[in-house]
Amino acid sequence: MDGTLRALADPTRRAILRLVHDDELAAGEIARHFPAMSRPAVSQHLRVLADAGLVVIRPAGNLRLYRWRPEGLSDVTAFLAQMWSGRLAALKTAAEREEWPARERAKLRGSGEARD
Amino acid sequence: MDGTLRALADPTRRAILRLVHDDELAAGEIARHFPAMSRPAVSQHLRVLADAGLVVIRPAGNLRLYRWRPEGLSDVTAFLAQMWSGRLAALKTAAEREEWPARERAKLRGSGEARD
DNA sequence: CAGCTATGTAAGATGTTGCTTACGCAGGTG
DNA sequence: CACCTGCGTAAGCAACATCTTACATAGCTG
Repeated sequence: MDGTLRALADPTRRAILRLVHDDELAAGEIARHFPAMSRPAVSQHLRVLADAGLVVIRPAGNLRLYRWRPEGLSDVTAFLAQMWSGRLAALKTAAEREEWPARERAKLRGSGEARD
Repeated sequence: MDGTLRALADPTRRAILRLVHDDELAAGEIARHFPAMSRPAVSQHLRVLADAGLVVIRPAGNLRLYRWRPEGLSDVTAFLAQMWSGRLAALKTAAEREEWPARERAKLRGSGEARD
């Protein structure tokens, strides 16, 4: 859980994750997508992703092929689901008990214009 | 996006987020749930959460009440959705073109026992 | 207004991250 | 076997994150 979110917190690692999302790529080929940084740096990012279970490694001859591992995201997905589901429950209870003043509920609804 | 995941990467901040998930709590009351660390430390965590848009602050007299802000998670949710949706698309294309050897597809399915 | 409470901010110590260069090693190729 | 290619690891360094203690500030309360 902790390692997963820490791994995802880095933009380079998210970019790598998108790269190996559809295709299975060799480490060097992945590194070639990041000309701004050295190849060992990318290798270290790949290690973090592998430790977090977000990618799988398949050795193929001289190469090491990386592919996205969907189950690696399961705990983050679970965390989000827990957040959202609990949220609905809280809204329901609050509405039933009418614990909040009306203007508070209105403000809460109003702030949810983006995605609620 | 970046700030959100960085904010979520810390276990203390996730705990805070769960605390203010249902109730609206004052900073001091939140800090009281973390006897192992000082009150300013919690205050700084609250700042990170607020900067990431994951909580909203409502000043009430002498207090500062914190509440979870659901929309703050929207970009993370979008990231996950993009991952999963693209994943389904990739599976579909691969299955149609039969690009992978059968044992590869079996291995992929087999590793998804946790949550797929 | 004096003083108390609740809270944020500043400064600094310490651990952690993310890079670099240099090196080691496995695996294919002549 | 000698050698090249592809990759990971080690060591070192600069930047950043996370604590601490000390201090500043806003708002009640008598």
